[in-house]
Amino acid sequence: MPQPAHRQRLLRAMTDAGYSSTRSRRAIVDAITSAPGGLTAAAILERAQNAHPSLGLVTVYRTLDILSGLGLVRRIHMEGGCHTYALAQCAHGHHIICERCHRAVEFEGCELHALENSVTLQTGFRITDHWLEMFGLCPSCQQEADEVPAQSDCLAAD
Amino acid sequence: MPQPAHRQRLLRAMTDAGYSSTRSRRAIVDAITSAPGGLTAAAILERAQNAHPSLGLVTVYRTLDILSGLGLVRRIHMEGGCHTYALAQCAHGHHIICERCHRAVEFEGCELHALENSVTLQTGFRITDHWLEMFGLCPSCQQEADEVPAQSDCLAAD
DNA sequence: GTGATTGCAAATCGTTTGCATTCAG
DNA sequence: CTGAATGCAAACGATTTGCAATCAC
Repeated sequence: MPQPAHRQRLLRAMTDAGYSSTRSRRAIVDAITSAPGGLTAAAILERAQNAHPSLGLVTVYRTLDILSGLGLVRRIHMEGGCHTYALAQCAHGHHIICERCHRAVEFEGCELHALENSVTLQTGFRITDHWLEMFGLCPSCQQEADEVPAQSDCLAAD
Repeated sequence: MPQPAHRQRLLRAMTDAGYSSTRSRRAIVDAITSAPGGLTAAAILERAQNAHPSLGLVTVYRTLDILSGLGLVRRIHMEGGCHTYALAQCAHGHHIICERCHRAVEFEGCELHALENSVTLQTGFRITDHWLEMFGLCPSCQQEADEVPAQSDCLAAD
């Protein structure tokens, strides 16, 4: 399920920022906006090559740099020093990642301010930035985990 | 300033877990416990080589695996996919890292539970883990930054 | 047409592995 | 003495860079 609104938004933002709209970039934006969550650079390449077979990994990285520089995509740090890239949807977002299907969902992290105050008191640091990710099981995977993996997975909640 | 209490604690925990106390490991533990905060593997190597010149980077990594496996050292994920390793001091700790001197100080992150509840409500995920790091200026670096280093860039707006 | 963009090959960087040597108990 | 631990060299995977060919405007 592609999300035309997001696709448009990203493409628009890129051209507004002075980047030309190329076939490679369109394919990459399509791959990202049509994914349910975070993708590695390699996964983005694979998906985007459906629309543009000669696309190279290098261009994926370069486009991701642009997109995350513009705040349109967020780089999610995974165990083992590799990354996943997910659409930035809300303002002050962080991601929660499903440990089973790797879906990444954004949530508002403003509650963090209380913690920041507490940390300032505890440590005396002047806080300038933070970095938060959560891990768990998304609703569909919880069901699958509960209703013993019979085989089907008929009722994927969204 | 070495911290004999911590050094003892780590060495003891390693031997208790069945790892022998070797010269390499002692040098590495010394480097970690005498540092004011997080160090990269390369930085640990450099420091430890004072006490043990023929030490190799591989052994640093292997020892860090053991130490973080035992929960004695925490691996801190930095921008650019590399890591820093810091002494784990309190139970449920996360680190706040000084952007200037890279000192890493641990704080209690229990306040996070409120946020976890909120995220559960927002997303329906069953949360199993989280990952939080903060960045800022430590007290000493704030002073140095305020008491303007005399010469340059006097009025950097933040 | 012209500068931006691309993609290949090769370089880089942090980290891990294979294996023969050395060390701790 | 014997298995655990070490360190070198080489492998590895993600990401970046040099450069000539290609594309968007």
